Amino acid sequence: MRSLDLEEMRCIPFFRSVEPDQVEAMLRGAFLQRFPAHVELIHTGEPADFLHVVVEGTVEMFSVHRDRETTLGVSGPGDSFILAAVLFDRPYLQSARALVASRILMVPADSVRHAFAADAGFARAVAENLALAYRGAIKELKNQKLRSGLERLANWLLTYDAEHGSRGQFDFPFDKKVLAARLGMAPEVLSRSFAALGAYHVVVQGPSVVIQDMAALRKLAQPCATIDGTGL
Amino acid sequence: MRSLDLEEMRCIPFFRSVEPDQVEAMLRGAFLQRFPAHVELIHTGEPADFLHVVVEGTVEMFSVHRDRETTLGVSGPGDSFILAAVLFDRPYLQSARALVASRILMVPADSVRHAFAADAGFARAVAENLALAYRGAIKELKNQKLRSGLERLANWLLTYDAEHGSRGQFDFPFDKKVLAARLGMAPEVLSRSFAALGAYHVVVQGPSVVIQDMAALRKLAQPCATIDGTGL
DNA sequence: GGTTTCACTTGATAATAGTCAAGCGTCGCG
DNA sequence: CGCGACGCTTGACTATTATCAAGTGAAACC
Repeated sequence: MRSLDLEEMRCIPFFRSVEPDQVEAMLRGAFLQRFPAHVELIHTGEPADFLHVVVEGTVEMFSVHRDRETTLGVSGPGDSFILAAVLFDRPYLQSARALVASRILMVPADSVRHAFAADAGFARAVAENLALAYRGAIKELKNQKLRSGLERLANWLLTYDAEHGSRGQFDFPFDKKVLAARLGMAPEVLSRSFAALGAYHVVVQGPSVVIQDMAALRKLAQPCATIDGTGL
Repeated sequence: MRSLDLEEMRCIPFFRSVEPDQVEAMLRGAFLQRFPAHVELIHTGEPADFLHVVVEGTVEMFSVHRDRETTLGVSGPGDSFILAAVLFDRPYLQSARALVASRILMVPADSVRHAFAADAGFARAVAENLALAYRGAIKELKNQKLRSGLERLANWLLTYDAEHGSRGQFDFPFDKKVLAARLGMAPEVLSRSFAALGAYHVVVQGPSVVIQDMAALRKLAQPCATIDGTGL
């Protein structure tokens, strides 16, 4: 890895509150890999050889069973994934693919396990990371089981808007196909859901959305801190 | 707490590989509470004041939103719950109720956080616990999104049978109502699903089940290590 | 410029699951 | 015994979501 990259890696939030020695040790065996869009980074069921951290780009976590596929989450810069599998040397439960061309830091599982055993600060950072991931998964489970597709969409719109300036207006960060998978519905159903949101004064035109009546959408969505809470 | 109980608490798997001092400190402020069946132990959204560990009994984790309720999991002896919320002082994402009369060890959140900060061994045990909980949640999410109700039921039967002697025959450990919630379906649908399993030679009579044709059931269920894997 | 490709939409239909209502059987209790 | 409560089942109906098929429109490519 180039020293310029090394400098960048050291700043990853994940490595904060970790002894410099341990960070160095982990980065020593690590490499920074570029992946083109649509490429599969890891595959469900395989042994966990590397911890992956998204440096740049977007990665979709998904899983396939029989003839069905489902999206389990989307990771962006700073997010690590499959930490749980790497730490305890278990097979991956999820597959990952790059949604756009991405740069991924890959740290050998051994180094991670070694740092976990040697550095209490890192162990605590890992615990915090896992706690957040766990809470995210529980929220996603509640989102799936307690809401209809339309409600999930309404809440996604509100959350995404809130995270991007609350201007009541934005462009989709990825294809609607991907959004449909992310929300756990067929693309056709997403289309119909957008049509249904017309009654709540949500206007979708190509890749752009305008929320004209925030109150109406909020009333439909009924956002809830224990499902949608972000930093929570 | 009585010294007899204290002795029992020290043996909880959760406290293994934790410095005796820290265990003592946590147990000092803790108490052992008995809860009758159906009582709610914790409530979604409330601040996390205590870490709960099931000593005896069964606890259902669930959540309510609008007029819908869903079961997120069932905890038994040795399981702790809401560890993630306690550690980082966040509100509970789930509610918990006792399914049967239960004994619960309640450790003040402060003590847990203190031990986490002071004892690296405990921090690692916590991380392992969280990693398993996270992987469990991901499996549950896949189970929900990738399988139909009938498939979930078929897999539950296979898993439960395997965990209880693989005799192809057992009694339900709780009401079918609860099983329905656990599988994420209405009780009526569970009833119909049992009827549908007749075609696969599964015989349900009152509280007992007999799997007469394991191969047929397995073919329907298509169990999968990355969804159903237990120790995995 | 014309064609192809692909994302998206729309319509028709089917599978899956939830709701409401009625009925059955068991258990506990007066 | 008779009563009621409750867990469970069954039937009829509805809601939600998926699937298949056809069509539109816009960017991409030759």
